[in-house]
Amino acid sequence: MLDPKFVREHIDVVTKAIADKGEQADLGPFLELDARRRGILQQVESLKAQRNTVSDQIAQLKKQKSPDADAMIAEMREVGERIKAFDEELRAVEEKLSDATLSLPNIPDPSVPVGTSEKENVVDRVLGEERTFDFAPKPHWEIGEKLGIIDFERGVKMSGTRFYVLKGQGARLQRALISWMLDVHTREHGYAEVYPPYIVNHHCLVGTGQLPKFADNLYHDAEEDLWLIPTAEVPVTNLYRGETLDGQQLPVNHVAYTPCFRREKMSAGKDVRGIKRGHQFDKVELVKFCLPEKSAEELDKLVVNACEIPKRLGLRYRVVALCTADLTFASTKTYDIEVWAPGCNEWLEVSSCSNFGDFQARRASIKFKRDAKSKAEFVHTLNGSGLALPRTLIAVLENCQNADGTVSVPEVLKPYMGSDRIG
RNA sequence: GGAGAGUUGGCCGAGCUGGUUGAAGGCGCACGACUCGAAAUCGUGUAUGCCGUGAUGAACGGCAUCCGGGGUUCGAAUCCCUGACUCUCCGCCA
Repeated sequence: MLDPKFVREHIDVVTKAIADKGEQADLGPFLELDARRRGILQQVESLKAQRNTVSDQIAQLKKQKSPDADAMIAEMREVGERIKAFDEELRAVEEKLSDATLSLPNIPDPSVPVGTSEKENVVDRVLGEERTFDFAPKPHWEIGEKLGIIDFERGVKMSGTRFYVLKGQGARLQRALISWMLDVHTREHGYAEVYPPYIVNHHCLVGTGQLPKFADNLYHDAEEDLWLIPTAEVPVTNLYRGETLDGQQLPVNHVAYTPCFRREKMSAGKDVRGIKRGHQFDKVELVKFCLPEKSAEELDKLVVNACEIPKRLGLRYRVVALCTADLTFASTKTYDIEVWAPGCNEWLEVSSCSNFGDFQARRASIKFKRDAKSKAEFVHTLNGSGLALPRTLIAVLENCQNADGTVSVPEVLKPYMGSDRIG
């Protein structure tokens, strides 16, 4: 969330940020509720101050066994009633204010291109060789079905649309990718591996920004009030919720492999073919906690670390700087990494690397101290996929396919696959 | 799932027959003294959030916080209700 003081004093900046992001948020309720809150607070606090001093006097009188306290007690009883009324009003206002505050999007970094749709995203760089084919490359759903490694029908039978089953070498290929990516990030890039819960309480989702606004897109167990994670970003960022980290230890870098669960309400009817968009998918996620002045630099490192994966898989990939309209609610700046899929003939987003500034750290209260004496400050948080599995799988299948319908295993995955080809 | 015990400041740990207890004592930490330096010792200090004044630095005043929420009371860390978590025993299980 944004610093309420900052919002109060920079209404124009926040208004522009909301407009540039194309968000629906309205500053009006926030400003009004904020003013009301402070008004009530002043009244109720002065009453409480009065009650505190008089109660002390009553205590003194009681000690001296003086019976004159009755009038004071009666008076304070009335003050108590007024305090109660104010407190109730205050609670109602604060509840609404909290909602209003949590619904304000983060402010884009000045370096982010202003735009009104994804068409205004800027391709920063295109890397890797494009594979040439002497036959017409097939889309992954054809390759997968023919090889018997992707079973759409049975997935739907068990769980409905947007579910599928990976079988045999298909399941193995996904597992190989996971293991290999974790090894690259832990051994070579210095990220510490984490195995987090896949089901979390609502505080976690408020912390990273999915709640309260995007509840529609999440799976929720109402009985226990627990939520299936839509990304490892949620549990991994919340590892340190409510904690103060040692500034000397920053940056803290984590990598986690988890499944992700999304209802995809917001993308209904989109990408219905193949395994590009499902309700359940796997992902290897990178998460960083760093000093505020280092987060721009850390974002660049994050992108480089994630790019190492398509690079070593021999894929054609590009880095796209998102414009303001395409930034997510919590992000200040985002680079997408996309890989070329010659079968479905499109660039697939396999990673979204974002700098959230102190937006998530404020919501989740993640702080650090530069040293023992200094005051606690909010860390900056960042994350990006490294990478998302189904789309990476798509890219491998489509780019490494052969004319006879088999798929050659990329060099880096051979030790993990135990074979050179699928089919 | 059943029964019981517990949850106090960075940590340990008093208080829990309601009233200078933001909270004893100890440890840790910071600064100072002593020392050539260090240890030991002594002294001082050592939470966070919010509101307000100041005007955005520091300072000062107020409110809140003894797991969370509610209640009783003039007044609650202390009493009552409720939720979460931890521990022990029993049951069950990968």
